[in-house]
Amino acid sequence: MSESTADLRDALREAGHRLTGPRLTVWQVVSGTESHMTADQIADQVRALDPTVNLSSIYRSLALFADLGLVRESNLDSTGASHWEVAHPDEQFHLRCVSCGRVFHHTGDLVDKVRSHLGNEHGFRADNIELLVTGLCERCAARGN
Amino acid sequence: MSESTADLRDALREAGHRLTGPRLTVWQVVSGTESHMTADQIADQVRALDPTVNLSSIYRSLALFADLGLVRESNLDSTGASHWEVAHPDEQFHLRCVSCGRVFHHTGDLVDKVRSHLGNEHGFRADNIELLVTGLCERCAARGN
DNA sequence: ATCGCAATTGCGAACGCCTTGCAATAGAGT
DNA sequence: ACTCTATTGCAAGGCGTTCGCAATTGCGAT
Repeated sequence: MSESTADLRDALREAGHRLTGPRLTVWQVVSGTESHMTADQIADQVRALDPTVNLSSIYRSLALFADLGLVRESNLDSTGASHWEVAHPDEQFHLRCVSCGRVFHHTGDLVDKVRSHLGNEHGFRADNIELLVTGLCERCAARGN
Repeated sequence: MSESTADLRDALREAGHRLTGPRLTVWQVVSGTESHMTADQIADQVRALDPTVNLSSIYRSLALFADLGLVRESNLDSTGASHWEVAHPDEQFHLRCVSCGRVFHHTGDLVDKVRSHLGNEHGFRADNIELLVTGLCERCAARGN
C-alpha cells in the first residue's frame, strides 16, 4: 500500500501518460506485495483481476513504471527472467537462498557507504546499486542444506 | 594467464571430466582477458582459433567451468545475455557505466565485510556476493553525460 | 599401439522471455 | 458528446540459451 491509485494517476499524468485499466491492474499487483515477482507471476495475478489484460501490456506497463522510477527491475538469476518490485530507495539488498529459492530483502547503510566511497575516491557517480548475495538462509542451513 | 592448460586438465580430471579441444579453446579465450564477455563475444574469439567449435559446446563448457568454480556467470544487464569471467574471489565488484557501457572491476574489502555481517547477525551463509553498481564513470561524467 | 566405451560434440530444432508492428480501442482535454 | 492520440490486443518475430540424438573422440584398459 505504499502508493495509492491517485498517486499513480498523478505520476503518470506528470509525465504525459494516461491512467489505463491495464496499468492500474499491474500497479495494484506489483504494489500489493513486498517481495518481487517475475513478469509471469505478475501476469497470473493480473489475469485473476482482469483476464482481458494482455501480456504485452504488462511488459509495457512495467517498462513504463521503471522509467518513471516507480518500479525496479533486477536480474537475480540466470533464468533470463527479470524480477520486479516497487522502488524503495533503501531496499537494494537481495539475499537469495540457493536451497529454497526465496529472496529476502535487507535494508542497510552499506549501500550508502558504497555510493559515497565510489564518488569520493573513484569519480564514479553511482546511480543504482544492487547487492545480490546468494547462499543458504538460516532455515535451510539448520535443516542441513 | 591465471591458470594454465595443465591446471585446466587437472581441474577437469579431478571432477571426472575430459580435456577436449572445445573446452581448451574456450578456456584460453575466457582466461585470456581480464574483463567479461557475453557468450557470443566468447564464441567469436573461439571461432577465430578453431572455427569447428559449435556454440552449444561453448555454452556447455562455460556451464561446466562454472560448476567447477573456474568461471563466474553474472547478469549485469537486462538484455538477457549472461557475462562470463574467470573466478577471482576478490573481483566481485562491478561498475557499469550507463553512458559508455563499459564494465569496470573493483576490488575491495566490502565484499568480506558484507559476508561476515550477514553470517554473524542474520544467520545467512553467504556463498556468492555480487555488487553491481550502475552510474556514470569519471570520463563520461567529465564529458557531461 | 590399439581397442572399446562412455563422455562429449555438432547439428537442428525447440524453448522461454521479451519486443514489435499494426489495426482496433479507449483515455482525457475541449 | 467529439476528436485526437496514446494505448491496447494480437500475432509474429527476435534473441539467448538449452535439448535430443546420432556421430565422434578422449582416455583408461588391454
